[in-house]
Amino acid sequence: MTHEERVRKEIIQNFGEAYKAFGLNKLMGYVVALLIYSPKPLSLDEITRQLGRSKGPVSQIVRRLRDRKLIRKVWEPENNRKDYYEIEPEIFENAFRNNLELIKNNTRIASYIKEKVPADEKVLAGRIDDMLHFYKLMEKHYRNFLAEWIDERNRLMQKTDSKKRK
Amino acid sequence: MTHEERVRKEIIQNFGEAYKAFGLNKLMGYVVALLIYSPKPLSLDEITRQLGRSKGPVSQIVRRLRDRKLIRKVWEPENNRKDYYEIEPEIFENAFRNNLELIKNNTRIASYIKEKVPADEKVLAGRIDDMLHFYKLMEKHYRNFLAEWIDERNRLMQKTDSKKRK
DNA sequence: AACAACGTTTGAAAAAAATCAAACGATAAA
DNA sequence: TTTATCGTTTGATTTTTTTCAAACGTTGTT
Repeated sequence: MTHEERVRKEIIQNFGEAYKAFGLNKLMGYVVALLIYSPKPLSLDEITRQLGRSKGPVSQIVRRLRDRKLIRKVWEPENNRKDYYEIEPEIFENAFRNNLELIKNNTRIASYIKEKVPADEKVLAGRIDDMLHFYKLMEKHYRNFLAEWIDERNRLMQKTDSKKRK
Repeated sequence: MTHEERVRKEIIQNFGEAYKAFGLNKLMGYVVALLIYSPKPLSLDEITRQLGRSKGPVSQIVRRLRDRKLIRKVWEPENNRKDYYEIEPEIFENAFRNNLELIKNNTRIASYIKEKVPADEKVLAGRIDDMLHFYKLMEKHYRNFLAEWIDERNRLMQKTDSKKRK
């Protein structure tokens, strides 16, 4: 194995662990890493081959990744029997948005408790108020971040475009 | 079962699912919900009894929750044989800090790839730059959020304190 | 010193999740 | 129309995670 290949394998491994740490399937991380690495779209077969897995799980994982908008299907005119996949350009933003949904759920839980809990339960009521405050503020900052990111991304893209025009 | 009990059970369930959605053990969510609910600290026995689990797993989960600073041990003078636990006052902030560590890891991975990847791999290099930008900006906003939250918390606490002084 | 009440550790059992291989259905190619 | 090539679904199998019951060690109590 060349040095390059070893690094590549290690990175794929890292993505797997990172995805697992977020409570997702390792294989999801592998596929994502593979597609980030690949300059051109990959077919399902190539993914299964490169990861040494069988088609079943890869097919399912690919669907979940598409649902989460982390990868996308692309048309390859030369072979329209096969499905080709590439990384979604906004993969990180989209992953973040998925996470935001979890946070919203926390806010929902807090709201729900707040309305259900008798007001004389001072301790509990205080804790829930805390929780609600916290996650609402968190959502606010999440949105701030997204807005600023989109700004920055646009700036970066303009730079890239002007380079291309040269 | 009274209405109150049913709500309580449902909330505990919700916490379990929420924790699972974040890739953690359901039982962690149950214990956390239980302690949020309880105005006074609970012993290990009470936790196991209320959740209908045996001591082994509860003991382990409690340790993990302490490691993550989501709950803490407290001294109950009346019975110093048993360990008593209560919710960590800054549980949400601490949970968030734990999450921040995962984000930092993403940044680390991106930095690592960036330094390892040959500069002529334009596509890959571009994606990694993106990733690095993204997570660095994200860390910045995470810190913003924490700072603002601590501010707000202090303000809220002052209000509570002045009430108490009356 | 012996006992009792704890929390923790451990090996086995149960449950859940991931994985595979094969069958299947759909669609393009022959 | 038949055949070949896909991706998906499915049931069985393997692996991993969770859970339990019992053994263990520690520390306070008698």
